[in-house]
Amino acid sequence: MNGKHISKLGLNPKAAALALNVARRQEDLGTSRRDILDALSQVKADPEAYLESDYAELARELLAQTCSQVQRQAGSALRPAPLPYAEFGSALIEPGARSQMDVAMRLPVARAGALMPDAHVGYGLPIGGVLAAENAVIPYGVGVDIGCSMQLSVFGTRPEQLPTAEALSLLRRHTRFGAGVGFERRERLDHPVLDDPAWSEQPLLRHLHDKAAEQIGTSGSGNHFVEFGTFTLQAPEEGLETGTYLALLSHSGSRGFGAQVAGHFTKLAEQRHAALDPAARKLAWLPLDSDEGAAYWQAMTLAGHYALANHQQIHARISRALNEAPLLSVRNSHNLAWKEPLEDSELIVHRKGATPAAAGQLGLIPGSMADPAYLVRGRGYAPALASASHGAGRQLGRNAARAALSKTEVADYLAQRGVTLLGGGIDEAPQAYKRIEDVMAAQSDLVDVLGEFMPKVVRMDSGGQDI
DNA sequence: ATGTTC
Repeated sequence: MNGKHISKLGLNPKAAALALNVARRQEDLGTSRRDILDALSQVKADPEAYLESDYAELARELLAQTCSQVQRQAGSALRPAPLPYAEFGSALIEPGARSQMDVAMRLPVARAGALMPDAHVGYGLPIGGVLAAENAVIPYGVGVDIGCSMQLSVFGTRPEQLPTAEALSLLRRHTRFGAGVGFERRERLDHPVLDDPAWSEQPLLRHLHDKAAEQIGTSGSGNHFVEFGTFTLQAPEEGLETGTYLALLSHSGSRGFGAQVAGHFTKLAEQRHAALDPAARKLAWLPLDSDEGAAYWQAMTLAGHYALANHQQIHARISRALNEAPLLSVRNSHNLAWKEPLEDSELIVHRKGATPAAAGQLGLIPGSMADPAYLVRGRGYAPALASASHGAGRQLGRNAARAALSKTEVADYLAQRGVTLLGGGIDEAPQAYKRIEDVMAAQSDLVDVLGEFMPKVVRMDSGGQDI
């Protein structure tokens, strides 16, 4: 009797090992191979009937496995109806995003949620979705670009002191864009985040360290940008006088590193939740007190720090080239999960395309390549789980935008607003986004607007179609 | 979002 005979029974490794043990014992006692295999099949079919037999050990294990499977299945069952949640700017929110949020609020681990006015359909949790879960972290509740974030630097110079040609040249020389793109070896800058001990604590992170070192200080494709613009304060704020300033605004994330972390743990979560309702497959979670959940949390946290370091380098390069230190620097992550005290316990608050907006917290909400971005201060509005939108939100999908908009229309829009664009596809056209003014009006309980940034010279990835 | 998805 050997493993080959046993493997035909279709047992998992632990049960198969027990089956092999008992089979060998029976063989030694003179039972025929055929009788042993018949007995094993019957034990598998009805373990309860064999709890007092020679096959008891295997029967107990099979029974335990069945129970934990049933338990897992029960633990994965969706609630019959979604928990209630608030949405802001209902007229701006497409039904698909609401349906996705409804599914998220049916998860057994869900405790609270909210939908921001820039909401649109994404994988799993909608973009603009906020979800508080108990002892569970959902990789697709954070999203693919873990730690995607904004940073603003306000300089003491007046905007007209930087001519457009010079701004373009600075962006060309000191920023890099696109999938797979890193800095040339001799141009790379070091950063303490690359020495974080976490890199050596998981094989996946060890493997991704070199890529992260190559790509730090760069921006990706899609909606990532670095832009010079005019920052206006109507009243003194954060140590700055009323007035108009030259400023730099960036939108970037954790690049290939974060994307690979997201992919790895999303797959793992889906495998752990084979019994999950297909409607919620992309919302598969990892228990925070499991090894996998803890590993995701560590990797996610590192990707969040890395993304902020990324912005820091973008701004440091430009700041150095301008020979000017910023008067004010503000940044925030908008794709991440946080541990926050809520409903008398600590919950895992996922913000996927949502700006943290605790009372007093500063944040940045961009409109589009040719619309204003806003410096905001959170109001800690509880029904919104102390969050706000992370931008205007798409009103046209990428394909719809490419089909509906012409290069001329986009060029006209930019010309009217005096915006110069380097790179940027039709799918990122201002007309593909909701009106940021409408989105801001829908979240006046969530944030106060402190200042307005108007883009002037914008760099994005070229994508397939340059305007 | 990412360099091409076991």
